[in-house]
Amino acid sequence: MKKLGIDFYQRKDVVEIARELIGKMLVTSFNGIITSGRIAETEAYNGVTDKASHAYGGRRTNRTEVMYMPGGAAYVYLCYGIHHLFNVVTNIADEPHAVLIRAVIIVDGSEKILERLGKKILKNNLLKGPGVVSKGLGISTAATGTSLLDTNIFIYEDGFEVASSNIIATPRIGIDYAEEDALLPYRFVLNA
DNA sequence: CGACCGATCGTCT
DNA sequence: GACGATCGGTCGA
Repeated sequence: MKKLGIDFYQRKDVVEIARELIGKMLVTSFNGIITSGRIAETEAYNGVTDKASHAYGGRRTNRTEVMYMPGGAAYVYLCYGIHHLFNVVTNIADEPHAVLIRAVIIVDGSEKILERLGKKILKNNLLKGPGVVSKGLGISTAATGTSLLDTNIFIYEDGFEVASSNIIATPRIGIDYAEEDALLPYRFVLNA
């Protein structure tokens, strides 16, 4: 087990990072309660030139400020007034790249995850959908800006190998407003 | 099944 | 004052 370090997050190619995050382990540890899952779906948001990104055109607001931090921070924001979406900030400071985690396969703490979701049985042992991933792992907007090099939220690799043929690239979800950028194959799905 | 719709509120204009 | 990087329930076939 090897926690991903600053050298992983601060690279320039956010699309490559999004692809490499498939198969890695995402862990949260709040109040001694550990939950984790293997990342099964990601989306890359490619900085100021990406019309789908909150930081498109260099937009800089209170909400998006975290995206301009050095790679290795968590960017969590509220969507539709209900859902807390968890992103990994990448690249160096002032290059606002991020990877949205859209699905994980539950590994540790399934009982706690079910409790957070208010459910008894979880289909496919999968947290599918970015809002549900955050809810199940206990991540909220309060965690935005948290360092992934710390112990509350982090990502590690455990030697689980994913053949590149088992990673499918597709356009991103829910970003029709992004015009031509809506078609970019920046979404990666683990072939189950 | 798939299509549709309502919930709900912080953020930006 | 409008609108989401969504979700889950309901309705009809």
